[in-house]
Amino acid sequence: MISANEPFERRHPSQTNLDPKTSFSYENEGSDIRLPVPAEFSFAENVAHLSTATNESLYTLREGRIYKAIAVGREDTVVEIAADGDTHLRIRFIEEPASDSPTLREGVARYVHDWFDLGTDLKPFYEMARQDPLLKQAVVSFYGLRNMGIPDLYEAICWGILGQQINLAFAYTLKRRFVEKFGRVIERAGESYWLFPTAEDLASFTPEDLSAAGMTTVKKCEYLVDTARLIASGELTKEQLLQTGDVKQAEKMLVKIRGIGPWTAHYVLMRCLRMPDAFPIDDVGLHHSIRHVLGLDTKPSKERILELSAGWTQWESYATFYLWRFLY
DNA sequence: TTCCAGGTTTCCT
DNA sequence: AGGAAACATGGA
Repeated sequence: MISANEPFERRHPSQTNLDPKTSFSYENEGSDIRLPVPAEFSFAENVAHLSTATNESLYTLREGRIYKAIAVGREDTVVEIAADGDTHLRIRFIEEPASDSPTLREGVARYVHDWFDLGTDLKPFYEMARQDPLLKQAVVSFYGLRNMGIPDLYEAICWGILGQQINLAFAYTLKRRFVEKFGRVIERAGESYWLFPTAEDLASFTPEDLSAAGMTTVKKCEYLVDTARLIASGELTKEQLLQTGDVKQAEKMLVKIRGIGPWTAHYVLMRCLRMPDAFPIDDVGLHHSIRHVLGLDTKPSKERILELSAGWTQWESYATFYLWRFLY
């Protein structure tokens, strides 16, 4: 009993260079997991962000709590995530009996830690943003919001590719089709919870298979299959991207892949690799946000955005994420 | 019907 | 390296 409640502490060895924010710990309480959150954290703000997704297939919100299927290795589970006071998240396993596998429990804790970006200290960002004309309102309105990410590399790239040059509502429709055709479903208490398909799952399909399943263009289907094969074969990994050392080198690596341009590369580096200076500057949503905040008649030029973002050094991804929140 | 949407590739100088 | 055209489709 004492050992089961002992706080757990370990570090990611491969991320020490790029990611100084690597402290990670959790504790078991009964069959639940308690995950500490930083001071600059609001569960309600993050749920509010999640609730802006229309037709989302990978999580469910009910009464202010989050329900989601999570895969750890070959083990699948479904969890409920709720606030536990102001200092912790509480993760409950939606299954009987609750998991007693230490590997699964740690994997789930790590996933949630990564998903909510709990390792980042937002104090310096808020300090900078308070003086910034574009951000000062956003950081008050959305205080405690984290860059809710996409921990799985294949999922992040797919979402980038699916979302290219189409409206978000349609992008969510495509994602749902993709998930429900190629992903796995877990049933719990009469509800269905979907897991995003793995790169391995997709590597054996052809672009025509995807096209027949209702994905838009054969071109995008080619990109989705090609990327699945690259990741499944180990030719593209998160570790490789992190080891490039900086966002420019990682962007170069990603842009070599057909279907990934500068926007998708930065989107993936921001949402999945958590590079703080990833910056999808060509993003139409970002342009709309800036126009809205400054009350402009037209979208700002790239030069203007570079001027406005000059003070965001090493916080470009958080600045973008906060500005996106104005769109909903 | 037209215009736009959380772009990328290809083909040009 | 930098620019224009083709791509391709649901929503407003």
